[in-house]
Amino acid sequence: MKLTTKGRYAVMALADLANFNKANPVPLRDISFRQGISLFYLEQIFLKLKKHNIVRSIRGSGGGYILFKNADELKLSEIFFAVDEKVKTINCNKDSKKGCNGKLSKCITHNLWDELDLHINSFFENKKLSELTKTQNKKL
Amino acid sequence: MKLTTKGRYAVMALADLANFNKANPVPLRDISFRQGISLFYLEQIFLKLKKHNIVRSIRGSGGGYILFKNADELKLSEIFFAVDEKVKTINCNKDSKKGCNGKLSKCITHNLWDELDLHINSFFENKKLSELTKTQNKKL
DNA sequence: TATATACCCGAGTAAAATAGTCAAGATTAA
DNA sequence: TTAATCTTGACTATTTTACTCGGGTATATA
Ligand code: FES
Ligand code: FES
Repeated sequence: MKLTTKGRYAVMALADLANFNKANPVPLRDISFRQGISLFYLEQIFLKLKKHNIVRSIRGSGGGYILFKNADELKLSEIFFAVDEKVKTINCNKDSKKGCNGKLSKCITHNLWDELDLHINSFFENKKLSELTKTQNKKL
Repeated sequence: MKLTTKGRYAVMALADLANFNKANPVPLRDISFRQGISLFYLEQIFLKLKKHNIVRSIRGSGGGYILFKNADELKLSEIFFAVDEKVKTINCNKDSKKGCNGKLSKCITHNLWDELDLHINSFFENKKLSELTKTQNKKL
């Protein structure tokens, strides 16, 4: 059970963005440099973030990205959803009546994983991007 | 962020075991059949469970496995530990002062993932195997 | 208008992790 | 003895991840 780099980097990059977003758009090159993430990889990630209205882009010289919402309104769950980082603890098709491994009914552990799923997702649901930048600012 | 089959199957198999463990050892063939898990794969999993004293084995005809502890004393975290299903949300070496991506200090998101780690692990720490068999028994 | 700085987008690929298989052996009950 | 069962280490196919790359398009500014 681990996080993919896509989810991790998305949050990392957005936290960076939130910190430098005061007025001007932030180019990916800066984020890449500051966070040590490949520029090409960031491009891929930000394309998704843009499609899901997490960020807004400004093209051309002097361009870059800015947050679409305020950092204190942006939930981690939204970010994860945008980059396809999803929690998947159950094995079966949740909507179907059938269980995993082709069984006719749900398996013994189905409810457990369902509960776990809920437990984990509630973390992402309750966490805002701004909670990251605040601890960052405290240090300054 | 998903569960591996090893962790999932281990819990599934042990829940099955707990249900049929009344007096006699349960052979893997039965578990394999009931839960629809490859026998070979189960063998691999139970070897680990045995090494970590989750189950006890009885060889030979009429043999099989029995739980080492009572199901209400066996935490999911112990099971997961035994089969190497570990939660890994941070990217860096937790003990080192260095951060991920070769940075000299911990990254912006480090504390967040650490918190997440704790959040998830507390679920496994508080959940007992018996909580699975109980819901199962209710159905009967 | 030329140029440099950005974002845009689809494809491709290498490495790692996962999931599962297999063969040969050792024990023990019946 | 024989069949059932655990024991062990090695092996392999598949899938997923984590990138990389090439060739665009838009725009500020000199
Ligand atoms: S996880 Fe849903 S049936 Fe097994
Ligand atoms: S996760 Fe620990 S430094 Fe980034």
